[in-house]
Amino acid sequence: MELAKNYNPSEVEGKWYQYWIDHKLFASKPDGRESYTIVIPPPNVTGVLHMGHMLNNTIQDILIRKARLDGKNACWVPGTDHASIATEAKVVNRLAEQGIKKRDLTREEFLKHAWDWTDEHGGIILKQLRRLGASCDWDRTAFTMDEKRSESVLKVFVDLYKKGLIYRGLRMVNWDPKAQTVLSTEEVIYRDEKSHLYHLKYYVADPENLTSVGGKVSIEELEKEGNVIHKDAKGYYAVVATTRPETIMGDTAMCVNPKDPKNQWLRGHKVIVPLVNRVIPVIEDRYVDIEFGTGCLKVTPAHDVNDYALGKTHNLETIDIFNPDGTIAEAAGLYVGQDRMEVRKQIAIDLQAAGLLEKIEDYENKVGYSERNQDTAVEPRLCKQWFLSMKHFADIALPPVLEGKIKFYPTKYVTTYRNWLENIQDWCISRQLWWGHRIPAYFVNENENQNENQNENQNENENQNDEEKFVVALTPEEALKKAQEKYGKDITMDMLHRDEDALDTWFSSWLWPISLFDGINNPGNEEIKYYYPTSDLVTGPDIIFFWVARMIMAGEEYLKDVPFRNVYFTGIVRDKLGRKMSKSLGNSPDPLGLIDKYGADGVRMGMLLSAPAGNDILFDEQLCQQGAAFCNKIWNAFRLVQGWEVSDSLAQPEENKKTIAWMAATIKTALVEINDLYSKYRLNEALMAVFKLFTDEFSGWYLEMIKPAYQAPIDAETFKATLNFFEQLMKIIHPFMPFITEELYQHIAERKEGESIMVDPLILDAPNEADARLISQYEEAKQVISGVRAVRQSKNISPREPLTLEVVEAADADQNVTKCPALGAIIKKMASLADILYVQSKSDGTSAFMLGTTEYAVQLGNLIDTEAEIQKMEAELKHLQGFLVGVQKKLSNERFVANAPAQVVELERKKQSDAETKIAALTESIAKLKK
RNA sequence: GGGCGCUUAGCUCAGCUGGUUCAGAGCGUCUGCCUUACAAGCAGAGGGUCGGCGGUUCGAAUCCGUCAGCGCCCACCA
Repeated sequence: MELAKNYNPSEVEGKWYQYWIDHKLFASKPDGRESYTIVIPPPNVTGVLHMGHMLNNTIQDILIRKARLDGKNACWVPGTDHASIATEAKVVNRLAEQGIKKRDLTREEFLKHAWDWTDEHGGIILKQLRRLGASCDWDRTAFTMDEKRSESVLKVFVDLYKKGLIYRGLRMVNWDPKAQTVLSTEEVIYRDEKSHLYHLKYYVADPENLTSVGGKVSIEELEKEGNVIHKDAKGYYAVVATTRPETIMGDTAMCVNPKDPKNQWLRGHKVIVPLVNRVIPVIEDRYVDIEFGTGCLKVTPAHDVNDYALGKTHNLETIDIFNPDGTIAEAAGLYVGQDRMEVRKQIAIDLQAAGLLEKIEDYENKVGYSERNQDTAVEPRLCKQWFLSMKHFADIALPPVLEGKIKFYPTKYVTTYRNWLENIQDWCISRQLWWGHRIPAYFVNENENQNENQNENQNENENQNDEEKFVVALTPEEALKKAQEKYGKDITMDMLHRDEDALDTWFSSWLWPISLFDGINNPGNEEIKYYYPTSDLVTGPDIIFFWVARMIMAGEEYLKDVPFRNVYFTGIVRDKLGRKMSKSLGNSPDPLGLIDKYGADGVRMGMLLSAPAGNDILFDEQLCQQGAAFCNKIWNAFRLVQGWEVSDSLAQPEENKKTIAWMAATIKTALVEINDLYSKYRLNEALMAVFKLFTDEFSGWYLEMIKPAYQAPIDAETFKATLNFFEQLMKIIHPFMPFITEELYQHIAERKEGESIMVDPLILDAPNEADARLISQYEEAKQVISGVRAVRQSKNISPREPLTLEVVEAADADQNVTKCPALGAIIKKMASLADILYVQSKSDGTSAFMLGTTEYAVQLGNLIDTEAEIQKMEAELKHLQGFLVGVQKKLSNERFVANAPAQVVELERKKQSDAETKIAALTESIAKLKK
């Protein structure tokens, strides 16, 4: 069959993917083989493929395909994540476009829209992965909110509540005013932001008493003792520096450090909140930093974590001045209904006008944003939520990683992991969202009129229901039973109301390696026993806390074993200038467009070439081009072999026999190296080794060595061996480039329907000493060939012009490669030599080069430029002499000879004698040329 | 403010517990070839005082200290 001159991926890729699917070659069932399992980091169900996914899934596919070729039962389980907050936000936005507000819908109506959206967009990303060649067991495709996974989540919630590890508590939490839900501490990302430090005047409410404190009689006396007292026409005042002037309506105290000499005069007094005109006490706490600003701190217990703690210690009133959407609440009294960020600007103006603003300084501070919604600042907010207490989980999740039961690649993340676990905070697991797993908790409402929806009254509810009554149960029936046991027989179903909130997305993701094999609902089943622990996890370091750590926790809690053995952390995909890929920069290529352009194999290679293990990858489209070029190279190498006329009657030449032995040794040796690189997850280096094996050793040397003369046939033995090598090489390349390798595998021999390279293991013997000798012999031969070629190049002699090579006989002349008949023939062929002569001293008109201590001279007749030859040799001589001096200096150093290992000293001696030999030869040659 | 990591050819990176002929790879660059598999190719060449300084050692890209620059993570100083 005639093959096209160039490889065309589009004609090949779809065909083989369908073939693999049709023959269920990705499917895995438990059997007697060793299992190799990867669970996919589930992408957002409504997401689309981006470059990060491309990298991540390419790596997973390589590992899975490699395991298959190693004869393991490889299982890659795909699925998607419901991505609670992200998906809900998308649905809310879409509804908003249609003029529908979420609050106008019932929970059921909203969920209907969300499911519609999911059905419409869900799984697109998984379809896209197929283009990449991802060999997932698609029959196992799961969704974090499908029936089995949901059931698992609820069971775990009930179980952990029963164990006392889940509790409900009133805490200062992070509130996202846009999504209107709480977030976990991990979901808040802090950014440096240029802002302002507003210096506000808090007038002393009782100025007449100032001098009475501590028996001091005058302001002067106070100042003498170090007090810094501010006064203007309106009276005495303290200065408070704040970045958030809009929160003054919630101030319930001012705080100074009792040790602060500047502010002694304020102790025991009261001050007036500017604009608000509320009188608040001055409290004292060592927490306040004397050096910061004026040392006076405004205390707003409802809106700052530290202030909340102060409020608790000092029994302060808490005034919540924000509505859930970030607008100012009734309780503030001022600016009601306006957005807090607007108020910040306005209040500065108003304070200024009222003479209450001393100054505004530029200031840089950290502001927290929602990880999912990076344009809205997160607010600290006091509310009642569900928490998972983490101490226990940290205790069980730390040892496996520290003890190496789970290995991280790169290892540096072990430190990150440990630091986090050692300073862990409880995990806020409830979210004020509908899209997600609804919390299986039931509140007992004794008065019917309690509202169903979360709304602005929530704050009041929270403050009231300190003694809320609830039970946790899988079903309403169970809940009723529990409620009756706990709160009395007269409780009825009507009085039970299920918690409106949903669980954090990660509360389902952390079960993923277990729930995929139904290990929660159906403990000890065949699949969980076979596939768990999974082998490798491939993910980004950004979710080490969100996901990796928590999976380890869940694994240890529910299966008393790790969820995976190795974690490979990929880097972030950046553009070639090192910038993060983003829509706004427009530097993120469309993955499918790339595949159209370069083929999946080309793109996979391009991704990997730029991805040193553990580093960020600087993606350059040009590398995909390189990948595509490699495919073309493979394709054409096959075209060459396939086009040969094979002769059964032709005897196999000795040199082919030897070259075949060398190629076999080379492949075996390379495979050892490649396997080693795989085991260290240095996949880009493995690919590079594969690339060089095929391009240099096989195509550049082997094929050229055995290639028959133009239109001459090849002997059957050599042909067969070559096809065999080709097949081996296809298997070695296959994990990286699945499509082209399958295509050629099918061409190499007649295959039965359903046969595939994917499942045809490659197992080779380890290379032995004879292999190593063969390889070094060929290395030497290659150097001779290259040496001759270099001479040609420098003299502008055509590659085909036959030349004669002289080998200057040295002491070990018998060992010279050219004397081996087979290698001699190969060198002649590859270097286009007419003859190889052995001489005692080289003849006139030659250009020489040295390999080791042997001198090779190419006869050039009158093409020789004696002057240039002399110059070249003298340069080398000078270099050698310098080198010799260095070695001699080393050897004459007694301490070196005495202290260095014998081996090393021996080596130096060899260097010395070799250098001396070479110098002698060169000197002689130069002398001869000069004559 | 703590912690971790990085700095080696024009670019991206290897170089393990210090010593295998003055440091390697891929890409890029330069030169020569449309050689009958591939110009998406072949052959050849050039290119680095291993961030600076100091130390340990017979010997340092490799170990220690220090300085500088870059990056990441964590942390409630308003």
